[in-house]
Amino acid sequence: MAKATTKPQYWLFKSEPSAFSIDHLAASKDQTAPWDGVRNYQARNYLRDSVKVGDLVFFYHSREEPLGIFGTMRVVKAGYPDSTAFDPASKYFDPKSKPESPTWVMVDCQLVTKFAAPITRAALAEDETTADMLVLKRGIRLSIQPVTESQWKAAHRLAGVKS
DNA sequence: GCCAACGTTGGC
DNA sequence: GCCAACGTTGGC
Repeated sequence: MAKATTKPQYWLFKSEPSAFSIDHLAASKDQTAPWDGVRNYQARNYLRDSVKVGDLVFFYHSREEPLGIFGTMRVVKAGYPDSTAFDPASKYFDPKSKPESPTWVMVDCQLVTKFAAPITRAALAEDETTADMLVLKRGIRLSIQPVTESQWKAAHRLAGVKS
């Protein structure tokens, strides 16, 4: 395994908390879990090509109030085949994806911090820097999004947490 | 729960 | 290769 030599990149991963929340991650063994079920090609390409071990990730809850960033994770395993695509019992089953030529990719993430209070969508929208985040843009459904360093730091200021 | 916006599928 | 129809996402 190559050691990460470049500085970490920043990301935001979206999840519906009823499916997988930050508390699910916190309750996982070693507070680590695969980020599976991504079924969008652009998001898949990020997971496959760009998300590296050591990268830092905001955990965003979508669909259910309160909407916002609930904490941070670190990538501990880079892209590898998403096994849920091979499992007919999984809701993420995709018969087009074969083990010998996987279509879908997942990474493993470990919880770093669960914020005392989430950084709400409303708070992100009010800050000059975080207002530009992709997650706030109308119609952007991408579940794996790049975040800039300045957005990462500004969001932490909103959370009252050191980045 | 609604529905606009989006991504994918499939007929042609 | 176009594009209408469809299913899904996700804020509201």
